[in-house]
Amino acid sequence: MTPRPNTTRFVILGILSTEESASGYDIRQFVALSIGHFWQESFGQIYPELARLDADGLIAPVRERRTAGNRSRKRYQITPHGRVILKSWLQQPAAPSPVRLEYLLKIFFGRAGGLPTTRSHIAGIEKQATERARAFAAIAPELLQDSAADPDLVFALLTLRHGYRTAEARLQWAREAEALLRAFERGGNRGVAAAWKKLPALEAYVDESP
Amino acid sequence: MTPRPNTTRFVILGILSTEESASGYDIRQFVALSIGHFWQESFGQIYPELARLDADGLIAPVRERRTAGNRSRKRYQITPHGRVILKSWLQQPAAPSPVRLEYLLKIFFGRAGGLPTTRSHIAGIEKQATERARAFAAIAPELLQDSAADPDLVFALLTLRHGYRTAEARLQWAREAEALLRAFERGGNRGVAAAWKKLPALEAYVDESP
DNA sequence: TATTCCATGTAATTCGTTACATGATTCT
DNA sequence: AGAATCATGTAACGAATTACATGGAATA
Repeated sequence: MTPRPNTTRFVILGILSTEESASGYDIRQFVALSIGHFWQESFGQIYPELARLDADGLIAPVRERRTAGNRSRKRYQITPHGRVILKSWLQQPAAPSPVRLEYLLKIFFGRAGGLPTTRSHIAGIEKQATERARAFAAIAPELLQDSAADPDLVFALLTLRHGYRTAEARLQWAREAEALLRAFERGGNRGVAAAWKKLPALEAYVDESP
Repeated sequence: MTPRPNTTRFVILGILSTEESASGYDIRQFVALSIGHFWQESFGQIYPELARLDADGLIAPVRERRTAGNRSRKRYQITPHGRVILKSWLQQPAAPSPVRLEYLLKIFFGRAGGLPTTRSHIAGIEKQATERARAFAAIAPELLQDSAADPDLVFALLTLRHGYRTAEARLQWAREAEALLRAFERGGNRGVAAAWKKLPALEAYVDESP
C-alpha cells in the first residue's frame, strides 16, 4: 500500500525553516495564529512527529540554556538535510485537498430540513464570513507595519489575501442565496429560474484575461 | 469521551430523503456527481454505515425484483424514524468544518521553495479555478432545464453557486497573487506594500449593506 | 475474447482529535 | 492562595482512505 503523505512533517519543517527554533508548543501556536484559516494541527500529531523527525535527522534538539528551574522544554531546529527534504516537497505539485463543508450539506438537503432552517444556516454563514473578512482586512496593515523587514512577508500576505477572498466570496454567495430563496418562496422553480438569470453572469468573468 | 459526529450517516439519510431508494453504489455515485465539490465518501465508509443504519432502523432494505440472474444488489430506503433523525440533525447549527489546503501551505512556505516554484503553484490554482468556474457555469442551465419540476432544484442551485463563487474567488486571488509577486521581485517588501494598496479595498465592500 | 463497468464488501493502515496525566510559571 | 497559561507527552478512539477479493453484465 502506498503510504499516505503525512503533511504534518512538512508543516513542522516549514515552520522550522522560517523560525530558527521552536518547541512543540510553539509550533502549535504558530499554526493556530498564522495558518489556522487553512491548516490545523493538534498536539497529538505534533509531538510524535517531532520525535520521528528527530530520529530521521531532519530536525535536531537545541541546547536549552535554562533560566532558573529545570523547566522541561525541548526546542528543535531544522537540519540541512531537513531543508533539502522540505524543498523537494515544496517543489512537487500540491496534492488535491479534499474539502468537506458541513454547512453546504445542510443546505443541500434543505428540503428535508425546512426553509426556515435553511435560511438560518445561510444567515450563520453570512455573519461568520463578514466577521472573517473584517478580521483579515484588519491584519494586513499590521503585518505591513510590523514585518517590513521580514523575508516571509509576501508569502504571508498571499495566504492572508486568499482568506479574505474566500470570506468575501461566501458573503456574496450568502446574499445571492437569500435572494434565490425569496424567489423560490414567491414563485417556486419558475421564480428561481428568473432570479438565477439576474445573478452576475458567469461565463463573461471567467473568460476575461488578466 | 464525547463521540464525534459521524456525518456519513446523515449524508446517506439525506440522499435517501430525496432519492426514494438507492444502493451503496448509487450513494457513492450521487455523492461524487452532485456534492463532490464539497463532500466525498468512500465505499469503506458507506457500506459499513448502511449496515449500522439498517440495524438502527433508520433505513430499510427494499425488496429487489430481480430482472434475470440472482444479481446481488441491495437497495435501501429511509424509514419514518430515519427522517426524524435527519431533520433534527439538519436543524442543528453546522459544526465548523476544518479546512486543509495543501497548496496554501506550499505557498506560505514559499521562501524555502523558491519564487519560481511558488509561481507555478499559483498558476496551477489559476488554471484549475478557471476550469471549475467554467464547469459550474455550464451545469446551471442544464439543471434549470432538466429539473424544472424537481422540488430539490433550489437547494442544488444554491450549492452550485457556492462552488462557482469559490472558484471565482480563487481565480481572482491567483491574479492578485501574481501581481504581488511581480511587485516583490521588482521592489522587495516596499514594492509589495505599494502593490497591496492597489488591490480592491477591503473594508468598503464588507461594510456594504445588501 | 478482453475490457470496462456495475456492485458489494472487508482488511489494513493511517490520519486526526479529544481526553487525560502531569507539573512548572506567571498573574491577580 | 488560586487561576490561568505554559508545556510535554500518551492513550483511546473514531474517521477515512486504499487496496484487495470477488463476481456478474455489458460492450467492443
